Amino acid sequence: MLSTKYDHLSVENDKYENWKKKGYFESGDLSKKPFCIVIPPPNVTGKLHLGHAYDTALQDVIIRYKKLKGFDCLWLPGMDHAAIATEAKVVAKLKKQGIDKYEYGRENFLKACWDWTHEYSDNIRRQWAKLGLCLDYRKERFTLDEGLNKAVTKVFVDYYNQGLIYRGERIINWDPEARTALSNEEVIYKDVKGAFYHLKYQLEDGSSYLDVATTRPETLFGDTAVAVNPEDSRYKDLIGKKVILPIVNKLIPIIGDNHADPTFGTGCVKITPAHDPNDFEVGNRHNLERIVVMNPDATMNENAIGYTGLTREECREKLLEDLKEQGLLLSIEEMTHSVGHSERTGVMVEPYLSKQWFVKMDKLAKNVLEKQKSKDTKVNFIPPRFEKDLIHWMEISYDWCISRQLWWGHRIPAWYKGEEVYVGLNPPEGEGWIQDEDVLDTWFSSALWPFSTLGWPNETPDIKRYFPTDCLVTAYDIIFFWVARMVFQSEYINDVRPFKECVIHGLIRDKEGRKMSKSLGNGIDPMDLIEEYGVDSLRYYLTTDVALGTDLRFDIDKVKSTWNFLNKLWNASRFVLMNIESLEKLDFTTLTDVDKWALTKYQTLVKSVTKHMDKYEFNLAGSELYNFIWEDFCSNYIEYSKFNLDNLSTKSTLCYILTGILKMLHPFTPFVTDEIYNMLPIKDSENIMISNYPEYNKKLVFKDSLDSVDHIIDFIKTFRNIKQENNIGSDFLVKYSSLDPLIIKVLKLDNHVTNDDLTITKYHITNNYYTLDLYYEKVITEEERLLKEKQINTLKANIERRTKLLNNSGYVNKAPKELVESEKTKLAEEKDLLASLMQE
RNA sequence: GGGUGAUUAGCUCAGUUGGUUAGAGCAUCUGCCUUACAAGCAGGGGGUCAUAGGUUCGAGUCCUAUAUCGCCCACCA
Repeated sequence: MLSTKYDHLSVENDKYENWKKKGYFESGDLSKKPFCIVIPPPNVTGKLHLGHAYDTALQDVIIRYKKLKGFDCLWLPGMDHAAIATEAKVVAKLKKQGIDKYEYGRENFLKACWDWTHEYSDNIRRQWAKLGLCLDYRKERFTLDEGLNKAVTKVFVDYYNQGLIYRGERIINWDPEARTALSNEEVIYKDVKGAFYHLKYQLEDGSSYLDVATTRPETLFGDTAVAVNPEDSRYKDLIGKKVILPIVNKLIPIIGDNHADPTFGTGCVKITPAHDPNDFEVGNRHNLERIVVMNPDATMNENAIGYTGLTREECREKLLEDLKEQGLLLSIEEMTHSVGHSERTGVMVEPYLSKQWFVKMDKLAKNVLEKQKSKDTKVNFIPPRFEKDLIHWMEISYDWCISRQLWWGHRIPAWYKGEEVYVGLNPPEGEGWIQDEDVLDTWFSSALWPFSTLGWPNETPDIKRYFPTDCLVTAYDIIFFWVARMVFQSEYINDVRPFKECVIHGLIRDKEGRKMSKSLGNGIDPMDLIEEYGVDSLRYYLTTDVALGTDLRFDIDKVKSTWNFLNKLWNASRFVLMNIESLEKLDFTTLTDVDKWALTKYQTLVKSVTKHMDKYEFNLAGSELYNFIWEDFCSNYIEYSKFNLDNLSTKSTLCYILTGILKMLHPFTPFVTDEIYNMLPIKDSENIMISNYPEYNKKLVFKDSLDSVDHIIDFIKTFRNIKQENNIGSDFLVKYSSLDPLIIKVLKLDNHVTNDDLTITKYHITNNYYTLDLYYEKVITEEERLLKEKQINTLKANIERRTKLLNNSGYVNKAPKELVESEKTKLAEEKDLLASLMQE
């Protein structure tokens, strides 16, 4: 016999291993329609957090639902080498051991990265198992495995040959900590306190000076001009003259360029082409020299004469002192401005001139915009509003800097000999070629994920069968990073979208709405929650709490209440199982009205839940299941079935509905539903995972019974309400002429029946279908009198409102007939009730 | 500056194409150990759906403004 409490630990024990062993996770049944999701590969940098649990739980719900719906599902697992993120972790780890990355050497370092990867990927797989994910492990991939490396290299070489990848000297975002270039997406802008330093740039002839304001005085060593707006009357005449660059004491020209905004600051801008993207453009227009003044670690280089070797911060400090001393620092204006920081290392990025590889985005982006115009070629976002993010990114797309000065990653397949460049799948013939030291942005390989994992560039059976994939699930914050790139890569390379649908969910925040982060210390380990409340509770809560696309404020109380729900399911199942032990087959020949009522409600539920599941409306599916199970099934049907437990059809109904409920809940709560399903006397398969999703069955819909039992329930509720409101205990008498036997049984009226006409306090209880007189000895208190008055007033107001509504010809003519009819019925009921209340 | 989302009960959120008197969980109040479940049962209280207009027989839902909060993008010499 089942224990009286739901014990998630024992329920979840061993099930995952069993599913896996039985091969339930495996794809490849060619008799079914294929359905494929590739997992967003987690970084091998650490353990999975609540966001991963959310993201993967959603996918598992989809996959399990599709499996039950008869699809051949491939959910492809894998992980991301996460170039910069992992490298940073390994560097830090080695540093702790007193090892310097550069001294350690490339080969040793890569070995350390692989060791790290193996350790962390094992850990991630254990967590996937805890979460109960139906991953087809036979297909697992890693973004840095041999096959994916081949795919990456091929794309790079093809793009190079087609002119879509080029190498050039540009201003890029430089991370001085990791000493690598970054893409724009890897830069996070934060407001920081800073200052406008007004510097005195003396005119060559000493006649006057320009007040040049800058937030970055330390870059002045790289200044090669001062720009003013050509329309700016204040400075117009100075264009072409020269100023003396402070400290450096060299002459630089005053140029006219629209980049200088006359309304901003003093209207004079120092131009540092090697350390600012705008200045770089200005420099191009005016043919200015580009002087790099920093080393890769953001210390000042030999061009910063007198300051060489200082960090940029130290340099600024010393420089300002020196400027002040020479009277060249006019003023300091405090302000906050937004400064780019590295997403990974957190340090300020340095706009830095260097030679990098870029993907030319123009053509690729246009291709996507074109494909998004048609329903059959576009990626359909759910919710649809997120399509705008994709479109926007494509419209503003700038060339993508893909080279990284790291070791952990796909090495760029380019070789150099002097000025010669060779790009190819294999190293070039001949002596003296040196391969590019750099690796590719990690997103370059993950952009190929939906097809590289299926075997591309080979025409594998998996590619043919599962690509394009059906659905991709991820959070909105990575649309730019990843979704956009998968889309343009696939649509260019394969001429087809990588996935038909893109399901976007929100981020998990703490109860106060703050992002969960290490620095705030408000993170929650999903494994702890699983231990305490069970993974089913966690999954159900995460996947049904909010509508897709909105952020989820994590609330532990809701996990607890989900546990209560599962405990309820557990006990309802206990009750059903106890009573259907002997059941051999389902028999619906002797259904009672209540059975019919339950079956009808259930059919409606199946229809509705299926609709919601198909539209990814898990929150709606979840709440409908919750309400049906708790209210209709437990509170009503089970209670009423207790009077008919010897009826075979009642047993059958209990069994039938419980089975259906389990199946519909299974995608959300796989473990507990598996446990209960196993104990059913009648099953359609050896395991719930591989059974069939409930289908709407017209033959088990009984509209008449639905209404008649609703009236019974309604009456019971009214009776209880009156009884409780009037504080009536067990000491009361009733008189009635015809009541449904069920009402008598449920309300236990048998012992209270009287045949006399009593004169004590009386309630005439009716809902227009059933009527009874309730007698009880009681003095009406003031409180109760007020209550009755309130009741009468409410009724009167309702009658007035309804009468008005029904006198409104616009309403009567235009509103649906059913609605109008029901209004009329309600009105009649209310009038009766009012009359009886007034009579007392 | 451009875009976008939110604003509904004390808290966290639902609310499908406009259609009875706006729902749930938690919290709160009252009464119950009724043999599936006290982590439960039964019943109650609590909302002028941010504000102002408009469309409509009818608006939480559609339209137009406004306010507050959030996010994304761009700019920030």
